[in-house]
Amino acid sequence: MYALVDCNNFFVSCERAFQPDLEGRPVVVLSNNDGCVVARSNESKAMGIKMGTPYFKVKYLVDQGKLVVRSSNYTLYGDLSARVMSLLSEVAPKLEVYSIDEAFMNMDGVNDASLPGICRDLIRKIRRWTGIPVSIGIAPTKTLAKVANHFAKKYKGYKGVCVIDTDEKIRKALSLTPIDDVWGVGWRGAPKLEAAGVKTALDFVSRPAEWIRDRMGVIGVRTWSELQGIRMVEEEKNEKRKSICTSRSFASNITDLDELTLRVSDFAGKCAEKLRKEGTAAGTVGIFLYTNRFREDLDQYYPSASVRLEVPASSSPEIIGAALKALRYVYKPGFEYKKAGVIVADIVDAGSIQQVLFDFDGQARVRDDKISEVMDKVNTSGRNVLRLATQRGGHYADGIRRDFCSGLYTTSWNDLIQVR
DNA sequence: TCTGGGGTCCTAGGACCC
DNA sequence: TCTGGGGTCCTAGGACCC
Repeated sequence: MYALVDCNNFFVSCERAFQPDLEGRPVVVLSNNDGCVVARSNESKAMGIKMGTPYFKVKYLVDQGKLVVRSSNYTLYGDLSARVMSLLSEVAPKLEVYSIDEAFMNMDGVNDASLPGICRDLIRKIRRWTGIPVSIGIAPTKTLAKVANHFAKKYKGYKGVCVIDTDEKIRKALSLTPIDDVWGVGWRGAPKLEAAGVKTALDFVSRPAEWIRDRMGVIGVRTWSELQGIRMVEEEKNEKRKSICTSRSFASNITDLDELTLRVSDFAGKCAEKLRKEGTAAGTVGIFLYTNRFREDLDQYYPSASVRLEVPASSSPEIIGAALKALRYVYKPGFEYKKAGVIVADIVDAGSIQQVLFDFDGQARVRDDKISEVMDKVNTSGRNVLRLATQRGGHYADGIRRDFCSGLYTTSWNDLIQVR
């Protein structure tokens, strides 16, 4: 069986763990730049606040004292996530961390009858040790475990644990699950299915496989099987990422190439750091720019470009150099840019890089790798203490608006200023 | 005025090969 | 005038997830 553990209203729960007086009150957490709502407490959900609502549309509730708002604090959330996951790994024979707030425990080999008890104990322990409330759905496939998790969250009577383990329970659960709640059916697919008379998950599995295949391709058929208890979603292999992206919206529009150069350099530098941390190197470096799509009064431009490297690289000078080359290629003056990003792809293991036969830049590459190694040793604080001239200095703010940020509860100032 | 960030996988179509 | 059949690889875009 799979047990899907999902943290309830995770970002909100993290804020509450260190500020218990937020318990029972309507709380939302905002995205970067305090842009839009990305997490809601049950109370704020009940008020009708939708996921993704821009902050300016709920600000009046904050002003009236009816809603509490927090800027997102990803360092804190990452830290609490790691604590929760480590408690899970003590119980699960195999653990797949699926996202910051969610993990599949593969409980194959564990007696099915003992699972509910194990999970209830686990919920109590996680709550006591980390302050985070979680719900657990138990079922033979991942997609059904998702369904079970929905029920565990929705109905208090389950006390956080819902098991779907017999054909009868599967049928019952599917009949009560709207099609747009099914894992793998997105907001585009659901209306099409509903129009064809498929309102619930049970309607969905009642259609022939060919019918699903014609409309939703192989992924649809996979979901169709999973909902009937046949495992189709593969075990996650512990592979390295295939692409890495660092992107941000800007607090205000940018028109100037020099300013964009600073931002893109920072994004590219961050990508290079992530590559080195994973022990990988990228064969392609791409960038993209976005103007503000909500500003219908302004001209729109969404360019992207990528540069293929002769030899896969992870050094900051090489990755940044390639990103800036791509930036200069697509940049056009006269547009108000709202967002930019760098994507590195064609990632390979750093230890198995294919060299070129006549490598005239080989020495430069060795030098760049050494420079990066030194930068990593110095930049342990996460700030650009040692940086390329095109990157911004660590003493500048990062340009992200965070008006409602909670404290550094799990990271001390010492962590921030420590330089070895 | 103000609207997030980071991933994976599949598919269709074009370019190219013999 | 007549103009095949079978394959691979790459890419961009779409759809989905959190």
